Amino acid sequence: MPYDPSAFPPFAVTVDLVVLTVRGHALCALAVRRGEQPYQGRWALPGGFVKADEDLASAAARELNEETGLRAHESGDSTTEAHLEQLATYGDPQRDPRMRVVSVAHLVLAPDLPSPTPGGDAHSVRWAPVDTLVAPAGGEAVDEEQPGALAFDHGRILADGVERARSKIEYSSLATAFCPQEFTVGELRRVYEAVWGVALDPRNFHRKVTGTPGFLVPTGGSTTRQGGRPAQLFTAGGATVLNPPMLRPEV
Amino acid sequence: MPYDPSAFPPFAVTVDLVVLTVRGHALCALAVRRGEQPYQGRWALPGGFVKADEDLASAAARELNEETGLRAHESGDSTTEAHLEQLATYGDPQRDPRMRVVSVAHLVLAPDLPSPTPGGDAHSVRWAPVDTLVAPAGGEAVDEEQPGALAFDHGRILADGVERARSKIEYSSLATAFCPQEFTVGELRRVYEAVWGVALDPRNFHRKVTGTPGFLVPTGGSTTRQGGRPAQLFTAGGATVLNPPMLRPEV
DNA sequence: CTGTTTATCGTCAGGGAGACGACTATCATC
DNA sequence: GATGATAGTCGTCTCCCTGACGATAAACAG
Repeated sequence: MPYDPSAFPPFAVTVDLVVLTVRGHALCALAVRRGEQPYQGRWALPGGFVKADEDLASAAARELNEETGLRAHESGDSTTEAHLEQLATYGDPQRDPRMRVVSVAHLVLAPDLPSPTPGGDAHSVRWAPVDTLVAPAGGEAVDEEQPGALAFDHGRILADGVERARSKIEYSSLATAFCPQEFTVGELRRVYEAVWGVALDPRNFHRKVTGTPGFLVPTGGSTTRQGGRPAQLFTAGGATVLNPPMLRPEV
Repeated sequence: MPYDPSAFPPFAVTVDLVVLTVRGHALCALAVRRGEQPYQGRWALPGGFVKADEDLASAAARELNEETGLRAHESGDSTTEAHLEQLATYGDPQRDPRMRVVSVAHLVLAPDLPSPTPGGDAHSVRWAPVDTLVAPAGGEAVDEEQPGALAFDHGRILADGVERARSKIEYSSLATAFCPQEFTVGELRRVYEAVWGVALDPRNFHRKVTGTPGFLVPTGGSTTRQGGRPAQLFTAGGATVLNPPMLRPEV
């Protein structure tokens, strides 16, 4: 059967990015200010159209690089690297009032960037603590008229991305994606604390991560950048799955 | 800015279904035989185009119902119910030789159906053990010329769906989606054994599932349909997450 | 009645995690 | 230089979960 364009309805396909990092003691997400209708002036997730001959992951990596200068890797290089994975796809017929848009959301976990505002334009791009972006509670229905809320269904997408990150650092070594190339056990612990929003016992955490084979590889160096006694420096080991997992404290 | 159709490339959007069930002692997937080019005569996953005004989950549920008569529920009714969730989205520019198609794959977990061949046409729809459908090994590159292999990138999609199911029954009560409405502990154990491909200790399994609050609710009835001593009947409890999880044996 | 099958209850040892004490090494300040 | 603050690291103790496995119970087939 030859290609019949009338046989299927045309869709626009976009990628949206949930870019997370840990700044200070808070989990933060990248938000861009919309310059046009609809939702003009509102904050939204970065993203854009997938090009005609472009893979989904490539489109996500391209958009990420355009917004932040970060290079993403699913499995590969490591220059200013960030972890990228597909999150989920959102295709409600009403999610964009202009036309039928299906958006393939991706999740990016990045270390804290030196520049407070990546991309240069402080008025249109910022890191915001996720608590201030995600709808207060309730889940399903996001109040679209709430001024602080994200445009479109981006509040839900962000919430899904945050939940993915929270659960994934339980059973994988992905938390290291939030850390610089070399980091200390304490810095890694502060990542867990920021993402989960809990306090962890430093001693038990230390025992757990140093006792898990393949999780951390000591570099031999040490640092005092966090104050106090010098801490050993580590890089991420090859292990990707944590078995048994890191247990998230109840409530 | 007004709607400008020329501003974005048009895509076809489809849903593909990984429908899993446990038959006998094997994990099986639903496969349909392709009646047209490309890949004519080859087995493929069921699926189809998303309609112009249709949600992604609705499209998946519609296709499922058309192929099997099953009703899917993400959170709702329960007549011949099956679990449905979004799996991942596949958008390689070359994945369909005819045109640019982005496919949103969904995962369906269904109890064993009374009819060996749902839909009626034994020549075009069948349950097949997943071992016979998934590419032998190697992961990345599926040999597209292997006659038994699934069409398009469906081998990879199926592998991803199976892996999702295998990991998800660890930490959720989703294994009950493979069971009839009332089931015994032994039947539930055989689900785990089929999905994981391992043998589990009946005594420890019994202790684990009956000791997890909210996992199982006894109905009061019992059955001998598996032979041996009568077994207590249960229905799925409200609990969705298993904490601590069911541990999958190593190797 | 005996063997077979499946279900269910119990016991025991080992490992991991939470709670928490103790010690170490640096810096800031007096 | 002594003192306190901060942060890292090592140990210990107990509890709970799990795996291994013995024992009993209730059906059916011969």
